[in-house]
Amino acid sequence: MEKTSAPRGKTGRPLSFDRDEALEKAMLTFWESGYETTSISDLTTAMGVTAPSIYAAFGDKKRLFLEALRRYAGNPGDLENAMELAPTARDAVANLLENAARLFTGDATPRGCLLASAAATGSKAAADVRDAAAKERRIIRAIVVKRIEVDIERGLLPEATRSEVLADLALAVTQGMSVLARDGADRETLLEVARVSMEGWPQPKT
Amino acid sequence: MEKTSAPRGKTGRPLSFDRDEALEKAMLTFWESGYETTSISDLTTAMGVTAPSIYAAFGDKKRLFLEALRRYAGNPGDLENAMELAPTARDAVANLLENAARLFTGDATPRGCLLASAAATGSKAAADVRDAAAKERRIIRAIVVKRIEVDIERGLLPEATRSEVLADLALAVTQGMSVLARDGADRETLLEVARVSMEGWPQPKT
DNA sequence: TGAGTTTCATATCGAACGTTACGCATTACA
DNA sequence: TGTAATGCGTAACGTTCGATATGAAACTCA
Repeated sequence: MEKTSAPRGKTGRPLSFDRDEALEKAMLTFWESGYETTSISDLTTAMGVTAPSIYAAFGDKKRLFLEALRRYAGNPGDLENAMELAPTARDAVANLLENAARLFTGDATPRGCLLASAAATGSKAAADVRDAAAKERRIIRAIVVKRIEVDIERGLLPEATRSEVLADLALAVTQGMSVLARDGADRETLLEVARVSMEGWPQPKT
Repeated sequence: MEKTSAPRGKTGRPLSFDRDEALEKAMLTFWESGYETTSISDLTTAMGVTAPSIYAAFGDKKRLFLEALRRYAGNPGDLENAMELAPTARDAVANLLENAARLFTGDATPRGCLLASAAATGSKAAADVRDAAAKERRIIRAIVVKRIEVDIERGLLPEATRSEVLADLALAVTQGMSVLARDGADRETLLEVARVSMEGWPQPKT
């Protein structure tokens, strides 16, 4: 169709689509419609790629979703770094919730959270996919717990601070905001919910 | 098969299954596996009823789910009454969250919340089912908002109390607890999350 | 006991599902 | 320019989906 003069370093016919762009479209489709409830036909339409090409490039539907899931979740190290840079754990979690509120109400993306909705439930055949999503949530939780405990060690939070409870609260509010967003709540609403949800945090030692 | 001497007041062969029991089983199955991701085959197994009998008794899969949804959600008036009976809106919401925490971690039922998970996402063909679940959530939200405003009118909460924000927070925490429960969080964890989530409420005027 | 009514179990319907075989098109390299 | 390698589009695979046609079985009532 069109010629690319750049050498690709391998023989054979070149890919006619951008793998990364196609994965992005797949991610958005799963985000919108869920894992099991998105058909291969939906994906070929959204990605602009025929079924055999999807299978050649990504393996099968499950592996495509897992790759999209990793793309959505991002690198845990990045989240860890961002939270460490915040002056306090409280700021770090506030930022996390605020970013979630904005992400869930973005104009260019589906509403809500892929991690929360795409595999919220499903058949037994997709149990491993739900486990993968749960694992991502567990990773985020562990990072939050760790960040809170850093502040406890630094003396910025009381020794008695329940780091796991606060982390679970943050996770619950995040996943709950996803439902609100899907139900049509606007960005300001979510931001207020995020703010109010943190008032149970112990007052910082001033 | 077996004879029932009790007159049924109508002619024809009697139902060989208890419609209410079958609906209960269907509800539990949808609760566990979601609307679109539960097959008719799954339902026939769980309900102990063949497909034609399901269709005769409930219409089709969609109407069966909607009936199961109503069964799960219960009568809004009951919730309204229960919340009115609580001494304060804060107590009413605390009870709501506590009941949710217990419901989502019951031994005899699937984990999490049917309202949160069964139609969290899905295909375009099931949009009306998602709307029905959203409508139930909206009903609960309206009841909570109303209860909070009663306390404001009674002078038990400050005039400036953001009733909608507090209601959205309660909804978000509830739906978020559903995810935590599905991820394996135990009852105590959810109860603590529920408790901490309410510390942002304005102090009652003593 | 026979007519009328309703539900039963069996067997299947067409459509959509995830997936792939196959042959042609397009590239790199000798 | 010929050969090997890779991706493409078409067309179809077997399975499962939601939903039903069909005739026997089980009931009420006259």
